[in-house]
Amino acid sequence: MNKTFRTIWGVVAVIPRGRVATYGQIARMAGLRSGARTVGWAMRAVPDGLRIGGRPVPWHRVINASGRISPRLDPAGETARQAIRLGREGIEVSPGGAIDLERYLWSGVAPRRSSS
DNA sequence: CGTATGACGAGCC
DNA sequence: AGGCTCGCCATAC
Repeated sequence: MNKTFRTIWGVVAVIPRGRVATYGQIARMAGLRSGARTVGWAMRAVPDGLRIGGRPVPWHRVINASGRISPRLDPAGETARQAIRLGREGIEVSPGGAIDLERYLWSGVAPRRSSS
């Protein structure tokens, strides 16, 4: 298991529910010089059911800088599933597959859960 | 060990 | 406003 991947997964695991982040954004936060593509690899390599910090890695919250779900070799299957998962969190995905970054892009600051 | 590939992104045209 | 090309980096062969 790669250290780079674990770092990436660690960042992704912090994306709050109902928010999205871009590959480039994750790459920068993970401290990678410019490996947006590497983040893609990391997402593809996420073991099913992997948990970090006690929580599953929300790979579906990672989209590209264009605000769209990245098409992959199997657009019909995985991408559609990702759209559904996002919608289930209250994130609106237009029929064309567009997501409003102004609205859902994660600021990068992990929200603190008020436990008082 | 060199080459090709890909869930990206910034620049150009 | 799209669409194309090139750069980055970790894998696959």
